[in-house]
Amino acid sequence: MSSYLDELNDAQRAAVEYIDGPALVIAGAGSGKTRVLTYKIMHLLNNGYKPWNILAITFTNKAAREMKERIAKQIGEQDAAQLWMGTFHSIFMKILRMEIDKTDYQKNFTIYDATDSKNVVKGIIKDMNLDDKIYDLRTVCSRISGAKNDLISPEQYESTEQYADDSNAKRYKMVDIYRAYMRKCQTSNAMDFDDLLLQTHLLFLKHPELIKKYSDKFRYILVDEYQDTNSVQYNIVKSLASLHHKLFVVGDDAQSIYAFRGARIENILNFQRDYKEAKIFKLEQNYRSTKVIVNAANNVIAKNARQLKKEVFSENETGDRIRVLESAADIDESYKIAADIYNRVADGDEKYSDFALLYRSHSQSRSLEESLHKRQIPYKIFGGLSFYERKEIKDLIAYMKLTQNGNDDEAFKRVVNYPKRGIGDTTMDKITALATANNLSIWNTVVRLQEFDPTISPRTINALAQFMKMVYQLKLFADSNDAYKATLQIANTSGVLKDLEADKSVEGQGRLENAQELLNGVKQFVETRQKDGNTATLAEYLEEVSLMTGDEKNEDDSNKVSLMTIHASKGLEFKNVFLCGVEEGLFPSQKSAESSVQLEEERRLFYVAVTRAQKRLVISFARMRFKYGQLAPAQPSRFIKEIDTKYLDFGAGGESQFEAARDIPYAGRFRKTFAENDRNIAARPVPKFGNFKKYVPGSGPNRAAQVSPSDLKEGTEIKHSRFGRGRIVAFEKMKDDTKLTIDFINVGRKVLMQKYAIADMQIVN
DNA sequence: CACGTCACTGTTTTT
DNA sequence: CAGTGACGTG
Repeated sequence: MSSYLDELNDAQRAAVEYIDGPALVIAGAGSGKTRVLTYKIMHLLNNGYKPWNILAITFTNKAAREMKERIAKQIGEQDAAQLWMGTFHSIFMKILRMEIDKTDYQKNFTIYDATDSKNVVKGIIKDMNLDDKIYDLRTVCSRISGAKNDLISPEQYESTEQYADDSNAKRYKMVDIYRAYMRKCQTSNAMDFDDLLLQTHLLFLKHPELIKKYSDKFRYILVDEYQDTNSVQYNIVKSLASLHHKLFVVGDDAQSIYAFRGARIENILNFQRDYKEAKIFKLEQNYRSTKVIVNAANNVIAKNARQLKKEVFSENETGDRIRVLESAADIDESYKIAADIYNRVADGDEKYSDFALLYRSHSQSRSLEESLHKRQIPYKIFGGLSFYERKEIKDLIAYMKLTQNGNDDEAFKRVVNYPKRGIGDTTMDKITALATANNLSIWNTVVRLQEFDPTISPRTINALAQFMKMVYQLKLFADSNDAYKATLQIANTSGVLKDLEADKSVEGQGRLENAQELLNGVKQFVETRQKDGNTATLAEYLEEVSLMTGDEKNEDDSNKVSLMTIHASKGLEFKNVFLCGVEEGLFPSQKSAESSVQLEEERRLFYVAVTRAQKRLVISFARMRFKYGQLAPAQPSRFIKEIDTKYLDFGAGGESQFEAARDIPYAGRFRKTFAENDRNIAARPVPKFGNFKKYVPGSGPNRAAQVSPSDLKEGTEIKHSRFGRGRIVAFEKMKDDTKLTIDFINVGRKVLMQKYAIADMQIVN
């Protein structure tokens, strides 16, 4: 009996041991999913599978790396390195490079990130003389991306719902833009993120013998976070599993939060339909969180209509109630949170690394960051403007890309005049137009520039020639040196380093430091690869870095508070979690509150957030929030109300917080008060919220009993969660609903439909 | 061609 | 408030 199986509970063990056919593991939050995946792979290896016959797809590079490390500990690094483990994007890139001669690309293709894609589209809209108000960049980009992920070619696009919608918005040229975009990427020999998936799909479509080859090779396929797969991914996985039917997918429909990116929750909901002989395993015991947290999360997710049945439970301690924290304004929120962390750590109860601050959108990080900074609390922010998105880094990487792929137009345009070489916008606009007209890359257009346009001045031609000669020489250098030497050469020869050094301002020095950090990163890359006996070329470095998302740099896991979006927190856990800015319009976001499908996704996101906490959760909202440069009033999120109040601790103010918003003092005053607070901050320690109230089953203030329609009649006094107290003055029965006219004390007379309003009302006796 | 100023406008989430 | 784009001047 192998020892690792003893470390699993019955459901986990069953999932690990079943290796006869397709299987779906529905893994509730905190139910040991990663453990199952890791042990499953070990189990496969123990049962005769060879590492190179196993394909394991994870959602992030980080997840892949961590799993690989865990497995390496058991089976040794050499065998672990043979596993095909990585994200869809990285695995497919590997396959594409191996089979490159069967595609329309060349081996040295580069990757366009989101900014590059946006710029390409922007150029096309400009080229085609289209109105950029109608052809909103974000919309156009997301349409193209959506089409690619749904396997809709430009030819098929006209018959889609999106196209109908585009036509309504007078976007008649979407198909042409889409087609032009594809062509541009092609002439640039560049693939965007979606292409890595789409081109793999097209490759298999065109070369069925490759499906055979890879489906034979991958004897066992594992896919993590299956609920977040999109159509392309789904289809490719299906092809790859077509031969052996050994497909093991793990996921949790309740945690599907990437529909905006094309993820189709149906893929997991319909798994059994796709694979009739599939076995289903449910991991329902949560090992992460207290009972209160798990039960509260269940309360919320129960509101979603579409989901697979499962009952997540915890056998951990009951735990403290969830603290609902109200603040007057967002700055107060940050202040209180920082103060609470400060005090708890000062008391010696906790470490900084035990805390995470989660938020719906990146913009919320700033005020939190400031408050932490003022208290000198160490923190790290995940995501956001990642290291690789900084200008100075993108510039250097553009040079690196250009040496590998001179046809990379976006890289070319980015650095052709940085540092200044006297090649301005006018020149580049001309060249770009010529490139488009001749269906050539910019590089190849410049080569024949005199032929295309004899009016261009010799001085400009010379400047371009100098630039391209330099790039070519850098390419030759890179071809015969390792990535570090190449990057150093690039940074020096291009003049980027000199330009950065010239700027003596504080920000300028910061940029220089960043550039040096990049160089260090490359150096590290080279050393690690060479230590393992591998080559470390610039091309190899770029492959790795182009799919990296910034926060995956080896963060020192030292004692710091973590700040991140809820999306970024998926898969992680923290002893103490603050969920910040839980307000209507922010969470759920304005947009998603409009449709029930999107609202359900927001609710799942809330579920993910709540289930990150192991011991203690604070759900925080403010009455005023800084938005678009000014303070705007805010209301607590509906999601808070979806949690049974017996799991909630409202602090001294009690549940009254959910009554109509009180008078808010004029916004300007907040800022002043806060400036004072800042001055006194060290002198005036804020008490922590106090010990959280314990939840004792069967006790506590339960939410008032649901109001039933028969309780309502003319004259009934009610309390509405949003409008406060009021009296029903008219009661009019209609076909399938009742119209209530209510005089509210604070907000005056309102007419509400009973069907919708009743959930928000209580009877006042 | 480079650089500064000014008005506008908009926010989810990411491989 | 910030990031972007348009416009005018050396």
